[in-house]
Amino acid sequence: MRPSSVAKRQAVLEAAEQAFLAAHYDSVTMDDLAMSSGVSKQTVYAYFGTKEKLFIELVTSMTRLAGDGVHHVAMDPAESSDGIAASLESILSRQLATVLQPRMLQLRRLVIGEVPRFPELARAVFEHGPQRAVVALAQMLADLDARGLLSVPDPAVAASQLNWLVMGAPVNDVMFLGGDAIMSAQAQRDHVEAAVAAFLSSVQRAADPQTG
Amino acid sequence: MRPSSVAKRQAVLEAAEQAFLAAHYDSVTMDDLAMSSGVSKQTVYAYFGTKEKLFIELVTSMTRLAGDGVHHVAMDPAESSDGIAASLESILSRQLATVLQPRMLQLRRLVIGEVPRFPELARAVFEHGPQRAVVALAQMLADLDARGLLSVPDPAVAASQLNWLVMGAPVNDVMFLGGDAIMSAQAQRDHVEAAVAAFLSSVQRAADPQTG
DNA sequence: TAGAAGTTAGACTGATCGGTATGAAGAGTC
DNA sequence: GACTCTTCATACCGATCAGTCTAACTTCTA
Repeated sequence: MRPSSVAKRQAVLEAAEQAFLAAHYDSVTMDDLAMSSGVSKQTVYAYFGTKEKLFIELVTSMTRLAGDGVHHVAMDPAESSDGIAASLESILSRQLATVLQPRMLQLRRLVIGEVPRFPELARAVFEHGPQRAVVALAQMLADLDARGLLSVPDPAVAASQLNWLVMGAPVNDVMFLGGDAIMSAQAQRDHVEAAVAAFLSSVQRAADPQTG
Repeated sequence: MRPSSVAKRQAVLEAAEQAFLAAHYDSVTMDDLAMSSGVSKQTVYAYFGTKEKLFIELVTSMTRLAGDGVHHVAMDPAESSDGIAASLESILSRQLATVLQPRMLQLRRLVIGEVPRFPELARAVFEHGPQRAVVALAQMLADLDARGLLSVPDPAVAASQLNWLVMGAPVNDVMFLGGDAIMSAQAQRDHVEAAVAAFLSSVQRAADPQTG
């Protein structure tokens, strides 16, 4: 494939991203796409075949990129009990900031809205995105439990709880209210701090001696 | 308005509910609606004017009905500290069951997907639904705090946390995975129990003597 | 420089759909 | 039974849109 062709293909994907994220699948026309990407309609079809295929490729590629950002949330292995709160806050803040990127929020809204039309696509996005983040959290909590720093008998449940303590309100607000409802960076910090504090009180070793 | 007219109008709304909840705004045609409600297209237009108006009326009426169910979550005033967990579980279980009704989940998905097209409608749904439930929780928690049964310095924050501990995972799963992912009644009970337990550990009076 | 591959603009097809128009048939009221 | 309001089926209009076709133009390559 020629370099110029790669560039054109990419231009179409970028135009498609902007167009689809701004509204719905139906509201985007292939003519719009061709025009705004500076490419002929024929070329769009030459690369992507159909509108559906283009949409699926766009969403999966966006998901792949975003999922890579959430990887490796390993905790400092020398972490003391004192620093756990700070470390959790740091990790969760990063995850929250990732999820609250306008692109990611719009992608979420778009995919949710298209669940009836593209159910497998929505499942793929879910597994590569939200679910992956929770699984990573669970692994980290299991590790903290194994090292005796926290009491986390069921890491999967605890991870989901921590995740939703942090993500629930901010994400849901934007889903209904649109991009103007995105939290400021300072509000995100405060929010994560409160969430982590609440979470830690439920997994602290000393506070809950009801073993067995 | 004749009784038969009321019935026809209602039939259109019911057909519209089924059709819109099953997919998207765009995927529903006015001809479909007329046919499946056993009414002529002209009659549909006579009652609702345009497709947009019909959609808005449908969504707002569904929201009004659902919002009324979440009202009055007053707690037993004679509640002892012992029974708080059980009472919270009962209240949250009812809220979760309400939110996890297929109709409500489909409505949520539909409205979220149509945020770019009907932003004010989404805001109205949000304020009458999810937000109202959290406000009611906050009032209840403030009351428990005032009675010295819990330590809830910021009821709004705590209510949001409790709400998302309970609602986050179940609702989000269905948003991405569709109606097949709805929790069983037993799973809902277990889930609420774990969420309430985690929440209570963060608002228990005795456990946290850091006053001032 | 000739041919192949890539790309273009623009017309076109076929289908869908929101909304309107028509003109007649039911159903209630006096 | 005349009059009115409601409802009906059906055809129609205008616009939109995914996808195809054509015929020419450009850009690599040999």
